[in-house]
Amino acid sequence: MARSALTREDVLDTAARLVVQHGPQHLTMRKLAAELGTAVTSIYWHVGNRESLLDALVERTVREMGALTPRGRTPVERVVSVARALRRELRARPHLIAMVHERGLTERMFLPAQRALVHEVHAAGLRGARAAQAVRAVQFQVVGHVLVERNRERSPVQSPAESDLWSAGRAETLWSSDHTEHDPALARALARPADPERLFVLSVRALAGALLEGAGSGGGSPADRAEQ
Amino acid sequence: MARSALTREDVLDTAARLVVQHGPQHLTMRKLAAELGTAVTSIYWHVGNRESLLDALVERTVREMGALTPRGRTPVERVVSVARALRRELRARPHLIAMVHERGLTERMFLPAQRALVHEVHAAGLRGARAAQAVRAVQFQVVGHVLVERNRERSPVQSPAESDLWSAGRAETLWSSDHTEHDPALARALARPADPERLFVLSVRALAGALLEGAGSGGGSPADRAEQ
DNA sequence: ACCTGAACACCGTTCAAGT
DNA sequence: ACCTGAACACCGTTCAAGT
Repeated sequence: MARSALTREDVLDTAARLVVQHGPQHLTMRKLAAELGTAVTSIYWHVGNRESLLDALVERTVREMGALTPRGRTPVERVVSVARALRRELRARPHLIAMVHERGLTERMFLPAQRALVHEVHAAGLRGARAAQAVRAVQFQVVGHVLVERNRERSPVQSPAESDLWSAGRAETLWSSDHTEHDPALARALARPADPERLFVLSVRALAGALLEGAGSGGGSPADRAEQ
Repeated sequence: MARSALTREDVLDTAARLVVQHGPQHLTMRKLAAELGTAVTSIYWHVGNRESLLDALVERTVREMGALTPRGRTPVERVVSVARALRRELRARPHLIAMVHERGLTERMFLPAQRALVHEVHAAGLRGARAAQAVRAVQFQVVGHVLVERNRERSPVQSPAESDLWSAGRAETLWSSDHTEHDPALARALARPADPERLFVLSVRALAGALLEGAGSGGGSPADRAEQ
């Protein structure tokens, strides 16, 4: 990997690789320099300092978050498809996405998807402030879900785990201290790990359905998708 | 603040105060020792190392996240009230909550609220797996929304800001490259900063309404709260 | 315009030694 | 059982000096 001259792009590429592999906390200027085969201080000439190096990586990630093509017959289904596509993209780059989040740029990264959502909400007959509200609600919903989901995955062995707290033995105590209802099937369901993909689609569909129903035209009747 | 002997509680208290004030990145073992008036190494005797000190603070935060008392006449309204109470609690301790999030313990912190949600979903007539799904959907919704919201607040001046991208001048370009619809009111609404509290309540009510409707008993008819 | 090594002011952590 | 200072192996960053 002989290089004639170090460029800013070289620095960003190598830094991005290290971050994707090991996370930002393991990216040190000295390791990066070693990887690039230069003096530590050369990096400073190209990118300023560590913080603006990370900023540049984030900037790049935001820019690369591609456009989305909605699929499906109804606006609600197309909203769901946008949501799923976005979820997939976000989940492919966990470390970088976390950095985008820390820098408060999640919303900006979301702009292409926002445009797609505007189109669908419009097609469902919503206009003006109500349309904007629906778009934002779905946007918050999707981004939020992905953040919570990531959180769950990084979660260490929880002590006591959710499943323990809701499992047969202790459930009795917890319930009776609180209310008296009994629902072993519910307790079992909450004791199992959630299926995030399924929960995600269910939630987005429910929310989008509720927000888009009763709009002027083009969305089909809410009853069409009430049960399934 | 003369102290006879340094205790683990002293260390945790002071560390918590520093973290709440300035965030975890500014908590160094040396500063903490100076604040406590001891040698750095004494801290190690009491808490092991920096990482387990932070873990202990997180553990404490999770434990202190109190029980919630739902208010409202319908299950949906009581779910909304739980959601609002939780949002308020989470927003009161941003740094600590971020640490809980980083350690994947958000869900555990959410357990008291989860129990309240189970009660309401049950009261609405949902049972078993479907009840569990509804609880989890709302849970993800609330936690996710708070995370996104925090993210937005920490957001630096965005360049280009969302409001620019959706403002009059550029909107034309963006729209026409994409679709041909025109909706100046929508563009204006998206250009304004979101009202998070309002959006939050709207979203939770829509989601809870959709998930709890058509259940066996106790929730009132969905039509009761369809329009308002 | 680009690169370098030396130096500075920090870190977290270990350890042998004290009481 | 608790506390200490010295020392180690790291950091990010600055700066004067090179080409």
